[in-house]
Amino acid sequence: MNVREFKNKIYSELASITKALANPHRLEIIELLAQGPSSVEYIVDNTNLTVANASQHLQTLKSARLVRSERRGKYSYYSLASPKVFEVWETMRELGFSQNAEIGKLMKEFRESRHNLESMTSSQLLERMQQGKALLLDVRPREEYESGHIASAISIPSDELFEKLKELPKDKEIVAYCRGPLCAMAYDAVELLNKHGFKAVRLETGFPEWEVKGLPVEQ
Amino acid sequence: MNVREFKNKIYSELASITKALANPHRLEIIELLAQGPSSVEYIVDNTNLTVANASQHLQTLKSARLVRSERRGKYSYYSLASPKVFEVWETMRELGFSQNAEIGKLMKEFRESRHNLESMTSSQLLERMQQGKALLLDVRPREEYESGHIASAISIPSDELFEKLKELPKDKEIVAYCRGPLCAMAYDAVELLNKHGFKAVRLETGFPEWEVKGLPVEQ
DNA sequence: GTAATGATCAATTAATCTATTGAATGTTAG
DNA sequence: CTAACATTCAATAGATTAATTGATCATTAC
Repeated sequence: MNVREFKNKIYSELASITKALANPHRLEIIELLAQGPSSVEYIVDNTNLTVANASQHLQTLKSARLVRSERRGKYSYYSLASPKVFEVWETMRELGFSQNAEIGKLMKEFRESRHNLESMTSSQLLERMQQGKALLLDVRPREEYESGHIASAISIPSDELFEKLKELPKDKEIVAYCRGPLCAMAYDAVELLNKHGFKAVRLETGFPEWEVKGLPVEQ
Repeated sequence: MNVREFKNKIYSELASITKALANPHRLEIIELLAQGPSSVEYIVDNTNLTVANASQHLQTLKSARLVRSERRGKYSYYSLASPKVFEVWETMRELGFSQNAEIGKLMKEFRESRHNLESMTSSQLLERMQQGKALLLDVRPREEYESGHIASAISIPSDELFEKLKELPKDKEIVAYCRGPLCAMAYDAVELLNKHGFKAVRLETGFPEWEVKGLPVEQ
């Protein structure tokens, strides 16, 4: 095979995969699916999409082999075709964070609107957990917790947190995490907890970032 | 700031970076720039693009902050804005290799058309080099060698190799490398060397992959 | 200064992508 | 069997992207 012809074909194939990623809604879907398999309905509830539009974007991702689907009864469950898909998204996101001034500005504004700048790294958390000094709190929706969470984390979904405050200890440090750096749930949880006299901080990383690093998870 | 609004903005920004990558020619340009800074003319000579079209794609990459340019005299030299850009491309390429059957088929056909299946990994090379058993040969164009190469490699560009065969030793193993897994130059060099009685193998990895791993390089 | 060279710009057309709409399919509950 | 529900499909119009062409700009060589 001619070299030029080979290159044209291979770069086209690779670009077609990249194109499947090159849409804001599809990126958001990828990040949601990194939390675990989801039905179309669940995706619609967690994004700003109509059912038909979400389904269409899912078809696009599927034909690029970035996601797969499995029908169970009335529902189609979509999931990432491979952890590598999340890795690509993570690498891309990091590139955006480091190169794009507008993204930096948006993140800063967002953090500040949450009055909450303190956070903890994965390795700090591992250390604290070993010493039994911290309580790890998963504030994502129950479904996501159930399809995988950081080892020893307990689940109190964001929207149930207020009514369950009394179940939490005041003497232990509470570390809250959610879907990742673009997710607001842990920010809001920490804000609520601090307001009620708990000692809470946000974990810098979300579940998929933790999992892809090979750190301990449970199901 | 409203969470939905924040997400819409941030995913749009991230998608705009991804879009800048989502084109076969721009991927090829990224891979070329990973070898070192290049003028527009050099890019045109090494791809299948017209000057105006290459320049246009470079503007696209530039406004997404994936590349930068620097004018020196008549020439504009473009380079990757950060090693992270190459990392994103590498991660994406690996995803393609693992997920896309068509890419697997193309690679296999290509390797077979080169009658050359033997190759050496980076760690095997490091070991051989330490024992002084191997000669490392950079077969990329001189410019690329000069803007950075694997430590202790010598330069014989692909198109000068035939006339310089007599300068090479017959008793030592020759390890040839080029731009990376999609580049034909090392395949062709190994084929030529073997045909003339040398003991040659291809390094699996190209210069940018070696460099990004933090392995020893020279300039 | 003028020509040559390297690169960019602007305008155009064709191709592709996206959201919307409404209809169609498949599955379950009653 | 029928209604309700979850999802997909198909058609459309508007927006975006890409290659081409020819013109323009910037720098150097003569």
